Parts: sequence; structure tokens; C-alpha cells
Amino acid sequence: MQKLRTIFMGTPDFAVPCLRTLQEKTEVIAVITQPDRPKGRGHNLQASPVKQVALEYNLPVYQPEKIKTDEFTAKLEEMAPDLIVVVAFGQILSQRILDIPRLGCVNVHASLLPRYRGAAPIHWSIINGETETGVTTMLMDAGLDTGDMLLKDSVAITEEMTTEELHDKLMAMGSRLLADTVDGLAAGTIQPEKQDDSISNYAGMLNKEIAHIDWTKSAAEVHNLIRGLNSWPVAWSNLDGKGFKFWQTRVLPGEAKGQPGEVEELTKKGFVVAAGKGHIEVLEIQPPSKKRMNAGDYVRGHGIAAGMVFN
RNA sequence: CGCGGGAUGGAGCAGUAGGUAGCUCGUCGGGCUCAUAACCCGAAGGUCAGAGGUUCGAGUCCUCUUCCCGCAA
Repeated sequence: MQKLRTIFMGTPDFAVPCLRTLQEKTEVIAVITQPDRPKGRGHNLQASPVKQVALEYNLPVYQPEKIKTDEFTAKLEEMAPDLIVVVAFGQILSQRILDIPRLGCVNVHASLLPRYRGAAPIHWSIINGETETGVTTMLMDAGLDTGDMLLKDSVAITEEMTTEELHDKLMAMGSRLLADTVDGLAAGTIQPEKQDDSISNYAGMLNKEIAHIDWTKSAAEVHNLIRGLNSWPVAWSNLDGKGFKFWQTRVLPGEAKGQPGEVEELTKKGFVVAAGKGHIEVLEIQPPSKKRMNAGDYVRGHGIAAGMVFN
């Protein structure tokens, strides 16, 4: 069978396994990714993970600042791909681009659509305390993650799972699902299914403010925020005017003994903080200008004491 | 050369106007105990990130280097 001619669009780590899958199954004629951005200390320009892998395969890489320009669209039309695959690309495609490939544009999205459409489905599904999520492939249309669904796979979210762990699971699942989707599309065996807009919701972009812990919420909600924002941007709270990041916590049984944010007691492994309802034990923390460390170690070296209040 | 914060025994920290390096924990040995991650006694372990400079003398002041963290997605 003649290999499909495809174009891949993606940017972060999450998209990399999908690119590898596509490279194995099809002839990738171009890779589109975000322009190199200044990153890290020193603000050096850094290529996206997708670009690095594309270069490894010697694939042609394009990095338009805006993909929707007439000029770039025309270039895509010239390439005349059979299929375009988009995974965490970071730019919205125009209808004109969506119309280019014969088999359409396929998107791999890290949620069970129509739930959690948008930029940060993995983070939000944990923050909201969901017990199940997954990956969905769809035929893109002009809306944001509103296209007809192709294939789906699900995974359970456990109580202690962090975004980082879930991200890795879904990343692997996404590339497997993409493989099946490409095969199915080529063979014409997949029946696209419309999304039910009435049960959809939106997982917006994250910002610093949502990462600020609100201790008046319940212990479970605080814990979900912390594990949901683990790895980035990491939930934080102030003590003495200094920002502390919270990396790992666990919900303790029983009622809160102090006001929200108050350190109730020190424990072997860390310390206990009261929430609006219930309380949590802090196990791993990151003080200003320091690496993340065991909360117990931090307590031993510092004057953390019962009665101090985070806010 | 984008801005800022760090680097002190295995871990986390002190170290006050420069004058022989301390604390909490861990480790090892011993004791107590039916027993213990509990308690008691004792011990080991640091060229204070590296190089140079100022000084009678520097963890403590100055310069350079290396590494780490935050901001920026």
C-alpha cells in the first residue's frame, strides 16, 4: 500500500511520541512547530521538543509565527498532503487550512471529549477531582476541539496521581491511538461521531493566580490543586511574605483544628495544615531559591512551628 | 552578557561588628524496654563549591569561575 503523505503539527513533549508514530506509519513531508523561544536562564533560544525530533529524522521543519497567513497557507496547499495531524500545536488553524488534506485534519486531544476541551485538559481533570480521563482523536473543524470524534481510550485517575504522571500515561496512549486512527482513516473503517455540546466544558489556560492556594477550600480541593499543578506551574502559598511551592501532600482524615492555612502540628515527614474543611499533611515543599525538598527536612532546619499561617 | 536568590559534615539549616565551625535529623556503638520509627549515654563525619586577593588572622570583606533555584511558556 502506498504510504500516506502527511504533515505533522505539534510543539511540546506530549506531541513527540505521536510524531514518531506518524513517521513510522506514513511519509511525513513536513513538520510545523512553534518558533524557537527564549527559554531557561540566560534566555537562550531553544527549539521545541518536536523540532528536535524532527531534525533527528531529517524532516523539513517550518516555524511560522502565524500559520494562518495567506503565504503560509499557500505553501501548505502546494505540499498537498493526504492528512494533517495536529497534537498540542498551540495555534488555531483556519478553515482554509482544514480543507487542504484529502483525509482531513486529525487532532489528538488529552481528554474524553466533549469534556475538557481546550488548552490544559490534563491539569484541569485532576484539579477538578475527576476519576477518569483519556485521549480522543477527532476530525478537526473550525471550533476549538469541537470536531467529530474518531477513537477514544480511557484511563483511571487515582487519588494520588499527579499531572506529570497522568501526562506521561496519556502521551503514550495518544501515540497508540493515533496509530489506530491513521490506519482506520486510510482503510475507511472509522465512523466519526458528533460531540454532544450540551455536556461539554472548557479547560482554559493556566496562570499564576489559579496556582495560589486558597486554604478556605476543602482539604480534598487543595490537594487536587497541588497534584494537578505538579510539575507546572506548581501550587504555592505565602508564609511570612515568602512564596513556597507545594509539591506533594496527602489528605488526612478528621476535622481541621486551626483556621485555614494554619500549621496545626509537625510530623515525622512534614507538617499538617488546616484547610477550610479537613486538613492535609505536606510532604514535599520548595522554599524560595531552593530546590524541592522533603517537608520533614525543611521543618528540622527551620523554625516552622504550629500556629504559623500560610496565605 | 535579561532580572533576582543560593552554594557550610549524609539531609535541612545557624553562624551575630572577621579571631580555633554549631543546631535539628540521620549514621555507628552502647544502655533502657516484651517491643519500637520512642527514650538515655557516647562516637564518627566538614580543606565552610573552586581559584585568586585584602588582613597578623576570613565561612564571615573584594574579584573571577563552576553548579543550583525563581521569574519568563
